[in-house]
Amino acid sequence: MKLIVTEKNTAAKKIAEILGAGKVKAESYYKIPFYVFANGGGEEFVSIGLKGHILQLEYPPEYSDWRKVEPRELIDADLVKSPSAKSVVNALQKAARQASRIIIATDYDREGELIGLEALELALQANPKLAEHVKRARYSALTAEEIRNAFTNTVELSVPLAQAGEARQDIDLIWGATLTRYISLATSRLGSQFLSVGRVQSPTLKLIVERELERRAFVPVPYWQIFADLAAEPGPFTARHKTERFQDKGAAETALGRARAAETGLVTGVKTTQKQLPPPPPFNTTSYTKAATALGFSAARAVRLAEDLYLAGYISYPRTDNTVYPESLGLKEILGQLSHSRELKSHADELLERGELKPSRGKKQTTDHPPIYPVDVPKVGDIDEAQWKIWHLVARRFLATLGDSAVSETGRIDLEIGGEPFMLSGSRILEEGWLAYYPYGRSKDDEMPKLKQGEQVQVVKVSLESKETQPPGRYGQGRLIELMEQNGLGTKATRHSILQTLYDRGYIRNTPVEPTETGISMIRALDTYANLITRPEMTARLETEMSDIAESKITREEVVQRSRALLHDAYKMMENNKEALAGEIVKGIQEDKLVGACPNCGKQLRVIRSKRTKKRFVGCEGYPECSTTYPLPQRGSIMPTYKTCPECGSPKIKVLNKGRRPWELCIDPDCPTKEEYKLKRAQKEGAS
DNA sequence: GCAAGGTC
Repeated sequence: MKLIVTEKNTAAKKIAEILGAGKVKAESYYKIPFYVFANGGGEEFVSIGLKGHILQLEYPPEYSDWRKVEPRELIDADLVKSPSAKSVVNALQKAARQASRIIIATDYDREGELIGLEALELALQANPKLAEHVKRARYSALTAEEIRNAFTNTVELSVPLAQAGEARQDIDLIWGATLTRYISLATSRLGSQFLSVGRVQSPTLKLIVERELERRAFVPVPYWQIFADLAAEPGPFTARHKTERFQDKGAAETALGRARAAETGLVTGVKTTQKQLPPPPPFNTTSYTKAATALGFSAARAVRLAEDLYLAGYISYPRTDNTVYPESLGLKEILGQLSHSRELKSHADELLERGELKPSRGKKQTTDHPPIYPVDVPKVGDIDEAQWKIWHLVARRFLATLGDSAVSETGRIDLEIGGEPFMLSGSRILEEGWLAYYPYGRSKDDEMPKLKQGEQVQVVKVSLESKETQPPGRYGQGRLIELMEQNGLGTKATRHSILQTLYDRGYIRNTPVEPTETGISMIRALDTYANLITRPEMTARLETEMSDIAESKITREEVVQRSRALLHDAYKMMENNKEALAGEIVKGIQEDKLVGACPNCGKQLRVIRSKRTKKRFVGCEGYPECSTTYPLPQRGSIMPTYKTCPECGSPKIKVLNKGRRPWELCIDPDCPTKEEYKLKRAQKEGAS
């Protein structure tokens, strides 16, 4: 029997269907499915899917007590790999014992090579005779053509490529564990409150912190704008003074006076230009997530919804970097599927009638998986409303990538009013092209007045508006994921979970994303004493080194050893400045505990944990002079809102519980706003 | 109770 090992179940199943020409028997070991089939020549095959990585890198048990081990020891300690998905390992080894050959068919990327090597080592443990009969099949799409090709032209597993992945694993754990423990111990944040540090999470946090500091440093500058309401066909319209921002109020008022003195304006120029809007590139994970968050979904929800649709068979694999459809992908077949959709049939049919399809191409062409495309049309009732929205987004994006360029017309009219220059502009779509399939984010046409050069228009009103320049906005989750990609941070499969980690650690909150004081002080401290870990360059450098390992220019051990030396330097630096470093972070943590002013004495109220009862409550900093205290909910994380309750004057807080809506309340339990809640609770208790 | 990377 020949054993085929894939990275995931869906791939194992699909490969069996393609190579087994439909005659496939599904079985399982320890609830792990595998597929038995024979090829044309009567050879027996088994294909089995892993669940991604099945081994976990960790420190040996003697390092597990944080208090008893100096973090420095972690830098040079041995690392061990242990099975993380036991039933998969058992199923794989059971199948391997019966096999005479093994074909590694994990994903066609670096992690895929490593997952393949891990699986191979486990298989050889169970059946050493397989060592002479190992092949690697590389495919970048689960299409019949590509799969048949990959299995007739198998190659060797690239051990150096897999070792590049191992170097990444080593470096991530060594740096992450050493710094996480060092910072947590130095600030006495142990147990569930620990403070984490990592090659990806820390530079990502820094992006968020830097934006917040820019906002704080921003000084708004006043400016003035002049608008003129004019009467013309087809309706009244508004022109703006050509000086977009008057920095000087006096100058603005002079221009205003001159324009107000005029009863009519003169059209001095009319210009229109046409612009081609090319169709958007196919969706990869990042562009999909950005588009889905623009519809109002959080990044985590967007990823989850795509995963649901993929597992239900409605869209293709959602974790991909690729933005170019592979040749083997049957675009017409996909359109044929879409013509079963009531809403999309007319669009799909229109494209199907064309002789040749010319799909758009993005900048990234990779071998991991095809871009995201619709696979099947869900029936009403099969999926919920959110999934429905996401499916349509994916399906419409697919149609858009096959559409023609849209053509827009941009118009500009110049006017003179009382000797002052005014202008207005607008644009409209002349030819819809792909926009007919993909209406998301489309701006409305601005209707331009029908005016000719030399024409006079009636001035109805001229007004002055005073405004202020605005600080740069906070990042939304979709934007952050895009920024991470641009900075080379994380991967398509991990970026959203990195953000989740930052939320879980209390480094960031809300959306758009803002850092907490703990997050800000953490970055300040790391930037000062261990700045390598806060910089995207660490990842960039690792990427080059991984390429060198893959090309056998350098060994995995050399790269890891060099990285250890750098970490020793950083460690010394931290150790020499331990008090300042810890002080900085503790200051931030303390600031996050402040919830607002005490209504009795005006000093700060803060969250305190009772040493005796271990319960938390709000107490006044003026204690013992002021003994104001309030009880707190014991579950969820407490966030200040910097608002006070209009009824009782006590500060309002927000309580965040997993899976629940944030709960905003004032901290005074006797506040009149609580009456209704108390009544309800009393009724509930009375009833039960 | 450490990271980041897979996948469910």
